[in-house]
Amino acid sequence: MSTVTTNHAASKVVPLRTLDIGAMRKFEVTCSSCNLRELCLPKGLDDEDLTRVEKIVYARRRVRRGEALFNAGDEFHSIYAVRSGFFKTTILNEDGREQVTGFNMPGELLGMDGIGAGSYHGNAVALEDCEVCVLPFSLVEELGREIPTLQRHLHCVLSREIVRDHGVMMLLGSMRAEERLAVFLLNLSKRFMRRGYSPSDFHLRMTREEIGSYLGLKLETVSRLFSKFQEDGLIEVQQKHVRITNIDGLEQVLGGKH
Amino acid sequence: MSTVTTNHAASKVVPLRTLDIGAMRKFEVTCSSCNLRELCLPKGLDDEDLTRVEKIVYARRRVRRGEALFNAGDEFHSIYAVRSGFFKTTILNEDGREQVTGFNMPGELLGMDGIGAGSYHGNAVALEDCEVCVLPFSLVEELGREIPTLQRHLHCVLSREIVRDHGVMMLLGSMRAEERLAVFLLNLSKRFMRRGYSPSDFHLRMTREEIGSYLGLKLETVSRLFSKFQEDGLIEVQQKHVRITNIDGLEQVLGGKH
DNA sequence: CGTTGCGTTGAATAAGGTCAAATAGAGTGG
DNA sequence: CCACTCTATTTGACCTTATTCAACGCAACG
Repeated sequence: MSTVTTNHAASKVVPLRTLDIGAMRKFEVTCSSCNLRELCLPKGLDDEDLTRVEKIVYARRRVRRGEALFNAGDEFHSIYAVRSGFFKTTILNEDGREQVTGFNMPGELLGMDGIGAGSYHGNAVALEDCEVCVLPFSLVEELGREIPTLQRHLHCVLSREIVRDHGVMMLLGSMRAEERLAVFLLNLSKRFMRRGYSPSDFHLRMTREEIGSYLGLKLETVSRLFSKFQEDGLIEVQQKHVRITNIDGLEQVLGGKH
Repeated sequence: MSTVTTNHAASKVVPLRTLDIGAMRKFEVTCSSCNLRELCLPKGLDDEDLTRVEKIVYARRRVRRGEALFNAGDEFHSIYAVRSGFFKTTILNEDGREQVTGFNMPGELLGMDGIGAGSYHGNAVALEDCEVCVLPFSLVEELGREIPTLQRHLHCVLSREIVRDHGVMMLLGSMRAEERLAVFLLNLSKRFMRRGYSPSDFHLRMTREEIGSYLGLKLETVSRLFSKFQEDGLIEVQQKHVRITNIDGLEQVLGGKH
């Protein structure tokens, strides 16, 4: 149980279109100039359509470390694109147990669990100071009707979220603890690489407990496994800093023994 | 490992519009007259829009017990609405382990995992003789652009699939074996009730091994738990037939002890 | 009426959880 | 800058839960 504040009012909402911002600032926030474009919602759009999509990104929002971008039950209006920083998404069941359902990095979308019920199903909490693009979902749908490429890509994003979740089910349902952590590290590595960061040397933004929750393990088990991987020469780990020294070895942890 | 045949060619595809079918038969297959309408894709549409949606349900397909509706890697064209029968969806990882990701009953949609990659990510196998409505996805998207209610409902369905998957993550990640089986039985019960079947007396279409895979347990554990629930007076079970005799008790299994 | 697949049950075992104590960092206020 | 506090992490010892291995029973089916 964390005791972080989740004060919504503390997050600054900056409506871009209403601010008299200079060219530099304006340039900074368009999808066209965003280096995450090809990972994000507007993927594959031509310049003209891109300009139209930019119109629906009506605001940016800062979320400070420990704060919630949204909480379960909040009314659903928007999905969010992570612009910078790192989030975790969680759900809480009736008897108070928390389950981490994912970790989100720049270019990834958040809040799609809210479409179906009209309110968010889970929580999204910043693991470090973050910035997100706010995409009012009714505008996304509206524009989707006009730009089939955008509509299609939205469906792809939703579908891939389902596929990702199935991967987690495989992980939780049929892998041993070692395999789970290996998959987790390899997945992080791949996503960091995709974003131009080192795939072998990174800083974990989440605690052992959060990793454990995500992987269906206790924090002590996660800690022990980190130590074991280090002894086996697969990684070097010091607190939240991880360096993968033997990626093949890490891959061989999978299926090493059913 | 099952040895069921998954011969695609064996499934009969019946293109409705090209058959000279009598009024009775025609009546039988329209969405307007389908008793699953309000559970299915056309939920909430008025009569006029419903007629338009019927046009995209261009075929029915029969899938016999043990056959696959689609397999991982098959090219994605359509999503499917279960009209009758019972499916399981599974994924297979590199080293041959199978994970059951869900069980699908009438009114539920299948194949949404294929949108993102252009090919299905998992397999859908009939657990008894089934019939599905074939919904070519490009037509669904096209019509979605014209009927906002349909577009919105498609998004809801996709989002709810994500929410469902998060529920399974919670189950696999933070519940004990007993709780998992209780959740499973209660969920089945609710879904049967919703469809007008007895919520307390039903026939399991899946084996203990399939239940185990879905719940992240071994088949022996599932069997033992069924016996234990019976000893505790919560259910009566005989092979695949289950009767819930104490639904409150079953609910109290949850959170009975973290 | 034997075969076959599915389900049940028991005994032994292993994997991961629990509890507890020690340590390491990060942040805070003097 | 240092002492203090708080939280996160590591590690050990022990315990519980679910798995593994094995035997047997049951029901369906040719």
